[in-house]
Amino acid sequence: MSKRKPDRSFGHVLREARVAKGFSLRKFAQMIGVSPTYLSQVEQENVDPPTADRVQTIAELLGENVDEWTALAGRLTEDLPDIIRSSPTEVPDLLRAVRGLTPEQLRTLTAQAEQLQKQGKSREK
Amino acid sequence: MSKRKPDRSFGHVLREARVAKGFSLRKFAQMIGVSPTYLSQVEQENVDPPTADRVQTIAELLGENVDEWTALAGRLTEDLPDIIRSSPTEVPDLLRAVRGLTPEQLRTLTAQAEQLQKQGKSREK
DNA sequence: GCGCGCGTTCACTAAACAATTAACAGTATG
DNA sequence: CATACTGTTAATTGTTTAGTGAACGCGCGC
Repeated sequence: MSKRKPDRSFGHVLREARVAKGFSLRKFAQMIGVSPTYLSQVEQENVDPPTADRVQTIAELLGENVDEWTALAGRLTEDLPDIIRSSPTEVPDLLRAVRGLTPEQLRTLTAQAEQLQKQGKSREK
Repeated sequence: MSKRKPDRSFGHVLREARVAKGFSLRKFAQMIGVSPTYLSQVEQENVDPPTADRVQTIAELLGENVDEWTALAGRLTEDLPDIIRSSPTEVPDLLRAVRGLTPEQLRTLTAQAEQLQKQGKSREK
């Protein structure tokens, strides 16, 4: 009947990071432009995490990785959907092909993508 | 300098495809589980496109590409967000790295991802 | 000219989402 | 004890989303 581990959930890591930075709930709420009440509820996970753009400002203010925190919040960083839609079938296919790859493998692939960018640049015009 | 066809919009292509298949509005509405009213409005773009899952059943029923139609609807195919969140920083980094690549380059990358999958498979156990 | 199926228009709504206000209890400081 | 913080709770709010139902006008067959 014991409660699950204080999880690596959005609310939990937010409280940890905020306190570690020495911001009071009220002060930090003001910094990010929400009510103290709401921030309290978010940290306790009584409500869903804020919107992607607010998560972004939170992460920035606390010096945390925006993508990581946005994922913790169950959201998608705002620039990604448009990237996907820019090649509506190829990018989804790529994503499904990379499912399950290790972080290292993903970085390898990212490096290869950057190589392709250079090839493209040199060839155009 | 004639006007481009911007009518590669969701509502427009839906109407075309539906009519091409010989389905009446009422009948097709019933097939996908919405009111004729709503389908009419969607096709005329008086309202936003339906949710991703409904777009998926529509595309399937009409024999169209689900990812492509989902993008047309301004939505994201439902399996993608979880793939992204499975490696919360690496996948977004990869996506930003592939922004602007041509479809061919994207397919090359997808093939490389599949190679990496095989390597992973053979090494585990 | 009656019923039938066609697509359309108007008005409305249930639920979800993102957040607020007001009031509260505990702790520490002067 | 007063006041000034801390975080918490309950109730409620405004907005957006994703639709629905009733009624309308049009043309077709009989």
